[in-house]
Amino acid sequence: MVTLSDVAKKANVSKMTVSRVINHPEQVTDELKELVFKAMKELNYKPNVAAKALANNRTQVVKLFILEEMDTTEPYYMNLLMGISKELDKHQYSLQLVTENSFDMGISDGYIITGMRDQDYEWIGRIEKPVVLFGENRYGYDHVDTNNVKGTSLSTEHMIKQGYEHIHFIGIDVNEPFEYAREVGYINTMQKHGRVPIIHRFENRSRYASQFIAENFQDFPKKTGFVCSTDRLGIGVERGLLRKKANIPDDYGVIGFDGVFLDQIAFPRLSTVKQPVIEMGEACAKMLLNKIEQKGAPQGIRLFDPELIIRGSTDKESEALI
Amino acid sequence: MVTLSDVAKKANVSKMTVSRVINHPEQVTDELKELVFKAMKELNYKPNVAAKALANNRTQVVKLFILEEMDTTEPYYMNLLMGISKELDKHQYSLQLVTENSFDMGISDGYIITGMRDQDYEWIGRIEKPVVLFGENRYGYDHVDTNNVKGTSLSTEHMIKQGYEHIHFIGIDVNEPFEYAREVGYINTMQKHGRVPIIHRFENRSRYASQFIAENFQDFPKKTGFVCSTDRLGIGVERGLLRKKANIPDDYGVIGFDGVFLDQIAFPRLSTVKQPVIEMGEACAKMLLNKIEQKGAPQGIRLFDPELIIRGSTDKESEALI
DNA sequence: AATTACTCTGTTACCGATAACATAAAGAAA
DNA sequence: TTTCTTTATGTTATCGGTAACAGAGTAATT
Repeated sequence: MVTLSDVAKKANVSKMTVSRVINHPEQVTDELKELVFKAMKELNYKPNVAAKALANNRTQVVKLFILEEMDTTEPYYMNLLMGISKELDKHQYSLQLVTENSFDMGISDGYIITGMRDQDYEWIGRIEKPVVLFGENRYGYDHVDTNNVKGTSLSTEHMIKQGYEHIHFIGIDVNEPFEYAREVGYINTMQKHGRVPIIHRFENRSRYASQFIAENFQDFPKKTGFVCSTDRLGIGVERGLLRKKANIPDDYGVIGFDGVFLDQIAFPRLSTVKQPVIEMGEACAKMLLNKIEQKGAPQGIRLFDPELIIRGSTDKESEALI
Repeated sequence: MVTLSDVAKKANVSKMTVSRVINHPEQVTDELKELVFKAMKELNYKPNVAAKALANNRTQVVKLFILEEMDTTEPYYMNLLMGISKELDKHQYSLQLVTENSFDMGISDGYIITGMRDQDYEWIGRIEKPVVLFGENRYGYDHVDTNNVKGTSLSTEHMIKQGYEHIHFIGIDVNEPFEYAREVGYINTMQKHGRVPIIHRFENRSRYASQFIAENFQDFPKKTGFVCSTDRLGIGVERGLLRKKANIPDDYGVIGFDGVFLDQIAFPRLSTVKQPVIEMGEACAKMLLNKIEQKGAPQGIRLFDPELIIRGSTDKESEALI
């Protein structure tokens, strides 16, 4: 295995100089840097992460807490993971996944936490290591999220533009900021257009939405659109409509939220507000690594703009294209 | 931070003795072990992973390669990850995720590889570190998989028992051992019952299966069942049938394979052959850690029995229960 | 009783990096 | 020119463990 010393020997400098080239390049003259880089390349030097960690009193490990039940855990998180992992790899960090089953604070340089509920804030506040949340929160923690208000504004505007006369919101029955934000986006847009918002809320399962639509179908005249808080609910609404042999998208429109995997499975293919989950994962990791670097300095909030994806559940043309 | 030395001091022994208690307890007398354990507990000693890794010339990192396109990457993998991660945590290992986007062999103590295709065997053969595959393979690598033959045997038997007279197989159009195994389970069971197997194959997307069913609906008399190679195809078949206003499960039955997430989204809820993916992930990790421990000694094959889950797509009673 | 073998515990050196300090060389100020 | 800074590089000690060797004590063998 190639070590710092090997590189040092080859470049005719001391270990320390090589170390400096890596960590504090500004302290080394350009000539030496040149030499060292050349030696590193020729020997294909890869730093020893364990040694680095030991010397720096670090672990080079980040823990990801997913505080949601497994069967609710949508493919969503897979994308998040890929994003986080991609960024961590770049900085020679690795990952430990923590779920409710295997709950162990363990040891790491920092934490990314997602799916947090109110009751979790208590213990999270006691963590001494840097923490970054994935998802909005009202406690002032650094976090990364989608611009949820903008998301449902986009989808509501789209429904209006598509000519749906009555537009209902199908939301999730939880007390979480992201849900409120999505409702706000809908309500504001409705009011802007002088329309009356109507909100229904269910557990985030397609079945409930489907049932609701089927059972109350008589209350939904033609030209009704449904803005949903998740794709999962969106699929349920589609199914409820199909059960009643409704015509999508001509008479009824459905748009979801998330744009991860489920929208592909739906039929008709679901229009949705797509979150850039992979990039958001990367941003989470970056934010956390910065925070570690800066000894816990606050990093603020990073909101990502979602993207409107138009498909057959709201637009006839789009479905024809497939 | 509590170190070995702290424990040693408290227990009035040398560092080495403490280290031995952890790694080679058989070399230490019971009295001393007692003392050391007590000291460790009192001080709440947590070993320093980096130091351990450095001394052992290890990384305490395992890499997971997912060699499949992201948009095919089903929630499936999330479960696999949880399983792997759970087991790794126990042994103070952490994880690095590698995908086609961020392809870097990097440094680790071993590799878990999934979604491998024929073209990958070449470079995988050149890896010097221990490797364990997730999923059957014909190259003799150690691996963990579901008993696929048994899975489709179960589902085919179930279809027969439910009284479907014609039973078709909807498979994936790939040259992979797992697909063959699933087809074999179906074919054998059909022959055992003196029936003629019929197999159709598509890319693993619900749309294709749906289209096929809708377009060839006239060829499927009542009392036809569809044994599918994945839940994704199963959902497609259901949708095709519903499009034709067919009656599920009375006239037509559908059963999938995998039992991860998608079966919940389907309507009617999809009967399926459930793989114990989380446990399989744990098994993968265990196998790899053993292999690392044993300097690469072969570990063989570990097959998991899948479980038949009966729901509304093949059984009226089950749907009523929800 | 003396020699040998065996068990158990401690000492030393080292894994590969980095921070802190020391020193040499170059430039600025007197 | 001499002295004081400043800058660039090297030396030493250290992070927290573990393997290999050393040594003390006990048991077995003659």
